[in-house]
Amino acid sequence: MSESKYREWILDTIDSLRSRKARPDLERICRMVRRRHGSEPDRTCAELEKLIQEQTVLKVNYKGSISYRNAAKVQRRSRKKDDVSLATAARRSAMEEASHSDLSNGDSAFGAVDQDEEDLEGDTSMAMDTDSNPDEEGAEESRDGQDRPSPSPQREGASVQCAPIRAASAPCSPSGSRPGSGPNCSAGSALDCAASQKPGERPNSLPPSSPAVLTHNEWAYDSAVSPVERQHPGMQKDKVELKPADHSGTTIPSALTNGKKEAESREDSSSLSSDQLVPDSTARPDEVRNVSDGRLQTVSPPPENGEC
DNA sequence: TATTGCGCACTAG
DNA sequence: CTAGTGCGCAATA
Repeated sequence: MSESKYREWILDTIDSLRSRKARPDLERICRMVRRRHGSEPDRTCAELEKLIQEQTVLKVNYKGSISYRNAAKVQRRSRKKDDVSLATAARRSAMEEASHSDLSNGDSAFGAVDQDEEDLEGDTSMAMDTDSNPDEEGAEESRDGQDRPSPSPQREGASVQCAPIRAASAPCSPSGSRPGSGPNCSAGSALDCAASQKPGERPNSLPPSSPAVLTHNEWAYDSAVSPVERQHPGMQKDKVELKPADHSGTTIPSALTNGKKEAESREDSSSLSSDQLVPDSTARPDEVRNVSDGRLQTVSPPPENGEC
């Protein structure tokens, strides 16, 4: 129930910001949601992450900064394919389930959007890399040092993410506009951390070969895929905590990035996000199982008990 | 003060 | 060329 509300709010907020010609970044979104609906930035952040995973909201790197887009509106002009119906169908089911189950409320908005979202979902990945730019590297350099400390917490998935991110909140960032409110700080930090972290990782391990891919990789992929893998706090927790640098610096970039990159390059192009998981699974057999099963439920399974 | 509105430049197609 | 995006400033509550 709350989820649908948040979805609506966030989507609406993004839309508003876009109308204002303001960058729909996490900070603004959280701020506006709180202003208008009184929800905690923290919570908003969590919900937003969730939406990203569901691909209801797209996270993109634009000009070196993170932006959020309404999947229903994003770049349909560049590519609209009918074949999406195929790949879309699968995701669509998931979406509908998620939406309907929660949306008993009757989000008419969603009903309408739902159709569009299908297409976008497939394109989602593309949208990101399209926007991504090499600039980030430059921008990120400054924060690179700071982000490092909070390597893994990034997006443990909507479910757990709150805690980890919060912890990392110390180095807050460039925007640093956090007023100093308790809750605010958490959210702000989270935002910044999330934002800063991704870019930070890239340059480290990844050569300028394909910044776009990387960007998209980290987010689009992480959002969609990683969460699934990482979803298991118990399993990954150890590695993550023990060797954060390792996983971020080596595991992802070397193995996942490369492998996925290629796969996604062609497969993704076809808007087969489902397939994306396959290649990924190769790297992590264990997770494969989860992915396969959970794929449809990607949305729901994440134990986002709403704890955050 | 924070939030909103909008001109303008920029980029991708 | 069009369409989308976001900075930066000014206007507003």
